[in-house]
Amino acid sequence: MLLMNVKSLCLGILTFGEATGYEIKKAFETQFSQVYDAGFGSIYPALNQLTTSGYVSCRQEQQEKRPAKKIYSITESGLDFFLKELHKAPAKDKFRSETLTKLIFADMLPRENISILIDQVIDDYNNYVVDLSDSCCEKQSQSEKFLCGFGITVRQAAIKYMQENRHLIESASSSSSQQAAE
Amino acid sequence: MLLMNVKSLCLGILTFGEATGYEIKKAFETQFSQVYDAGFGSIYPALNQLTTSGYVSCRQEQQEKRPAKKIYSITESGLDFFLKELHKAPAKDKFRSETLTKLIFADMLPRENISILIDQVIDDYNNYVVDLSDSCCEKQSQSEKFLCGFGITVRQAAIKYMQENRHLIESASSSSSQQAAE
DNA sequence: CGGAACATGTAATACGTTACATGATTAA
DNA sequence: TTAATCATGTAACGTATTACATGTTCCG
Repeated sequence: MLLMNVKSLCLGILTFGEATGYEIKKAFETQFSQVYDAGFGSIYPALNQLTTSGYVSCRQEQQEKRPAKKIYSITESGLDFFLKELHKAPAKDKFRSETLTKLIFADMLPRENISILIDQVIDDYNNYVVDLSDSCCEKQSQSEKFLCGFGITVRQAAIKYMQENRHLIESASSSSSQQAAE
Repeated sequence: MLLMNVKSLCLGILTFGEATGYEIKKAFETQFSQVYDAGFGSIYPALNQLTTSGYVSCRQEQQEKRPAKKIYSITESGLDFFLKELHKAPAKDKFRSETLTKLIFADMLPRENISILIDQVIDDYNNYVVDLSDSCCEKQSQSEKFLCGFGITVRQAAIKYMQENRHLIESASSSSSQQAAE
């Protein structure tokens, strides 16, 4: 099992303290948003499997007019397992960009389309930087601040590069593609 | 279907000209290495499915003492499909780093371990930059150069950030974790 | 003689997404 | 009244990875 999957990360989140599936989802949306995102459809099954493996234990708390809360805690063997994962050599970093992938085929797209595409990525990145900058201040741990700063820095560099080099692909796109595109 | 999957990308590669599965694999390793990687176990089934869908056609070339080459070409309907994919709004960019993910749990790792981890990512990034810089010169199309430069710039920014900020997490890691880790 | 490159494929497995299903509470 | 938040889950599907299976040629 890799570190970067729902199960391991649920376990990791539980090292910070007990939590429900719902709360774990929120952790994915905040602390872990930069490196992972998981939906309920991944989290709940993961927690069930972790329970079966004995890596987490589950205590139920009845609530009126709501489904009972299932509060999960990491067990000793769960912590053990997680630490072993943490000591394994990490896989290489991967950057996946659909936009950049599309731009490889820039010759097949009309000029205008390319410009819109680039405008949008820049915009996305800008928004991302703004969001991170806001949340960064609230972060308590050093490692979270480090991660936050990383995300900001890298995206700012990406924005700058795109602004300075977009002409390379914006000028090159041929008009002959429009017939095929339409 | 998304743009960023084996099938669409095989189709995309075939817009550059006919190719065998083996050659497509090489295209993934070179031109597309930054944005995707696919093994034979993904490519061959993909090509079969694309053939069934009528998006590619296949011509066989007998060879002595080797399995017959299957040379694939994109069909009209395949090109049509690909262009439609190309015109869809792209998904948001994702950056996945196991190392950064691990570093969120820096408090649970011994100081030394963290330093090694950071040294290794920086090293990986440096190697990546070197490889890209070499291959960049050979690139013919503008869009490939753009992508290449992007990869270099972003990684250089990442390296710089890590060098300047690693102390944030290197100093914070507690020694109390060592007992649990061992 | 060993390893890389050429050449294709299948089967089992792992992993995650999406849609579906249910239903109360609270704030705008 | 409408959307968001709280709260859990299943089933179907899409997608990719890994290991297995086979065999030749060429270079060092």
